[in-house]
Amino acid sequence: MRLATWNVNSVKARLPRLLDWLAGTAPDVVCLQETKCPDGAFPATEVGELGYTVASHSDGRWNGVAVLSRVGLADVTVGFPGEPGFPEPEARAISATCGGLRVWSVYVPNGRTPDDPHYAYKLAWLAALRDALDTELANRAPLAVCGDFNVAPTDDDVWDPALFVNSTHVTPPERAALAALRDLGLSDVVPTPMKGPHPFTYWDYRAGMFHQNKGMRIDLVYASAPLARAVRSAYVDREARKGKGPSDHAPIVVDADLTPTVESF
DNA sequence: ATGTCCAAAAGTTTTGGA
Repeated sequence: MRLATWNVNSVKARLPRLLDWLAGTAPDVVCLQETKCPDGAFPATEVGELGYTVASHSDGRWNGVAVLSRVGLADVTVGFPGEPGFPEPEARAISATCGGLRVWSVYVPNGRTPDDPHYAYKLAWLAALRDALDTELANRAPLAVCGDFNVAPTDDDVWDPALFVNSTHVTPPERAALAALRDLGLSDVVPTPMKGPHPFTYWDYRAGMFHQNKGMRIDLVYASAPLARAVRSAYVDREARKGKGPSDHAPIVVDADLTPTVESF
């Protein structure tokens, strides 16, 4: 099983690159975030030609998440029980069962600044996600929660921690919210960087940040125990951040040998 | 230059969000 997650920053703007990347990387299951396409506008035909079935959740101009699978796509759930809104629930979570793996694609609210109402929304959203996953994990199936969490788990996950004092993405409450997810039994599948010591997944478009490797690790794969035991390797595909017209995020690719672990449960 | 990119409103430019 090859599982991937990628914040594409508009699936429409990224479509040529997405199709090339799917053909070259050949993931079995892909979680996408920030698809930014209106309901019904997901390019399902184009990805379908590469063998993928799509489940997408959209609310128009912003947000938007999707799951692509070529190993089956069943029991699709849009959002989750108790999901907070701003003020209405947004298109930030979708889950599906793909080839025996339960997969969640999540796009956690940004938070903007710690004194902004969006920050309280972010924390409430993460707390509600924790509760929903607690219920879902009770069935002990292999599960992956993939996406843009908009939180850097440690100071090593930002290029210069000193610059992030009083900023979102690194505050203790945000990191505690991630720890609460791990306390459910989810493991952080830390990918290998292709270059440098830090597996950054996001680099701002501005000021040559990618070129200088001034990035952040805010895209995460959280794996339940049966999946974590099956993981063989994981990497950040920084090649996908290069060249003309990239997303500001790079994909994470995880290879797992799921079958024996599934049978052990 | 708070530096870029995206989508949408109303357009050949501005705005909000990240």
